[in-house]
Amino acid sequence: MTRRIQKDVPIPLYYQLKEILKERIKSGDLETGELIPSERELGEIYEISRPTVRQAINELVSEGFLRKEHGRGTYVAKQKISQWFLQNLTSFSEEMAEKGLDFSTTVLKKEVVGVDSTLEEVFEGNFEQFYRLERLRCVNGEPYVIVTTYIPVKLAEGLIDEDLEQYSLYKTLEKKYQFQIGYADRVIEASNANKEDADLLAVDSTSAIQLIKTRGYLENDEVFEYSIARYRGDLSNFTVRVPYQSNT
Amino acid sequence: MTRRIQKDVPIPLYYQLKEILKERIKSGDLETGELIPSERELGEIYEISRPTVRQAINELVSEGFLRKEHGRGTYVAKQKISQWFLQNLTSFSEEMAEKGLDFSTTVLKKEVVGVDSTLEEVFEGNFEQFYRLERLRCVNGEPYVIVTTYIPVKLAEGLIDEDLEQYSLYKTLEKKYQFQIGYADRVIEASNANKEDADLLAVDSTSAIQLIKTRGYLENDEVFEYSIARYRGDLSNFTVRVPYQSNT
DNA sequence: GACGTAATGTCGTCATTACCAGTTGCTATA
DNA sequence: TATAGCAACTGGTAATGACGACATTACGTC
Repeated sequence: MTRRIQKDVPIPLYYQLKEILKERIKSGDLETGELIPSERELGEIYEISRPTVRQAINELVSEGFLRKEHGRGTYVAKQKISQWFLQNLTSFSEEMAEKGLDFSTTVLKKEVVGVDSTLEEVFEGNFEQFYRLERLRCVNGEPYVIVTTYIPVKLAEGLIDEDLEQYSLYKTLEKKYQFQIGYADRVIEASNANKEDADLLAVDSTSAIQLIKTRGYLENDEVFEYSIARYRGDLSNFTVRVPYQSNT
Repeated sequence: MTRRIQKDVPIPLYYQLKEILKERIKSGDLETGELIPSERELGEIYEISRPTVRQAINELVSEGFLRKEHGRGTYVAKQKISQWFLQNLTSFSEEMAEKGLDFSTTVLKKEVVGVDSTLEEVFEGNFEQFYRLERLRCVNGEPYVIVTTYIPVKLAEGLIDEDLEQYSLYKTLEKKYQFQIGYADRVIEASNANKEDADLLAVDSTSAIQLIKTRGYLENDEVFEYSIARYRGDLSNFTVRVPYQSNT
């Protein structure tokens, strides 16, 4: 019954254990709040050493699957509430596909623009010309979000000719342009819609809009993207889990 | 010059190294983007073993201070942009104090209420009565956010008599009521103000409001708090850093 | 000069061993 | 009976040793 850990494949042992434990949690074999076997026991069961077990467990703890209590043991943590892209930087398409929702993307505008003061600041004056994409995304047929994206022409020459209605922007940058995407900083604001956005989103012109400004960074900390997304306030909500940091 | 690691104090070696490295980063001794000494070198310098160095470094990486590149070395990561409470669950007072801003809290209402369907769902039907606190918080004299907080009476008998204008709610729960606060789940929404809130926040009645609903959990995963905060959309913004997770 | 290769340095993985530090429950003692 | 204290768990910290995988550089060959 217990899946074995294979030592003759090039997959790290701690990683195999992680996957096994995640599987056991998802399948309900290990229930929420339940005490899991001790580190030493897991080592015996799967025939690996304790440090290896600890690496697997520590990562699962930091990912929110487990919770440790010194002297008592390790428990299966309460399942995270469905996490929006505030926790994981995945593309819109993946997010929606995972939720099993119908979605579509319409490219409203594709153009090349010069710098302005915002772009100057965001890209630290490194680039002169930018692709500016404006896209409307719908979920289940309803307008959901408008995204304006700026990407330096120098970094992705020809991007403007790609089919961005069928293929995800991030996936395209990763696969076709060999971008090594690292992380993103997001600023979240609430504001009122302007007239054009209100029309496109099919809401009243006084409606609240969830603004999310994203700076996308490569693995080497270089900014490669700046985008401004306007979500319908009445359709969107974002969740985030925050650890408590008591300062002594 | 280099601070030594003390082996005769009950502070873990890896933790001492973490503090030293953080200090060196903050002081500018180690600059952004700079390659830091290799794990083996650090081990020699501070006379500790490589696994200990690795523990310190790995935690700093997960906290965003460092960035590792396999085969190349470890770099000082670009400094995080000022992080709002979306990353660290600190209290409002601490957040503001750290920014050096003047702030004040006014308790608008203190009462005991029974369950309703929302509280039933949030607290899983575990409690009958709740303290309901309504507080207005101002920054630099300007209204900034209104917070409605629900806490089960059973968990903090007498809380209603505490001075919550001078002392932080979280700090009070921690120190006086021995709460072991674990983490929080936050849901972020944009909406329009209602009349009372608009008046209190001194904004137009059509203005956008940043809604943040928080469920506070103890270390053992029990919900101890539910709050709804309404921030002025024009004054508040929240930032969050998101790692990229490419799925193969 | 261009290219492949080897050397060397980096982080990544893993095992083994040892001891420390909280928690819990049993037991011997008062 | 009540309780202090002693195991016997748990996870936490630390050292040592070994090898693998990846990146860079220098060098030798073509």
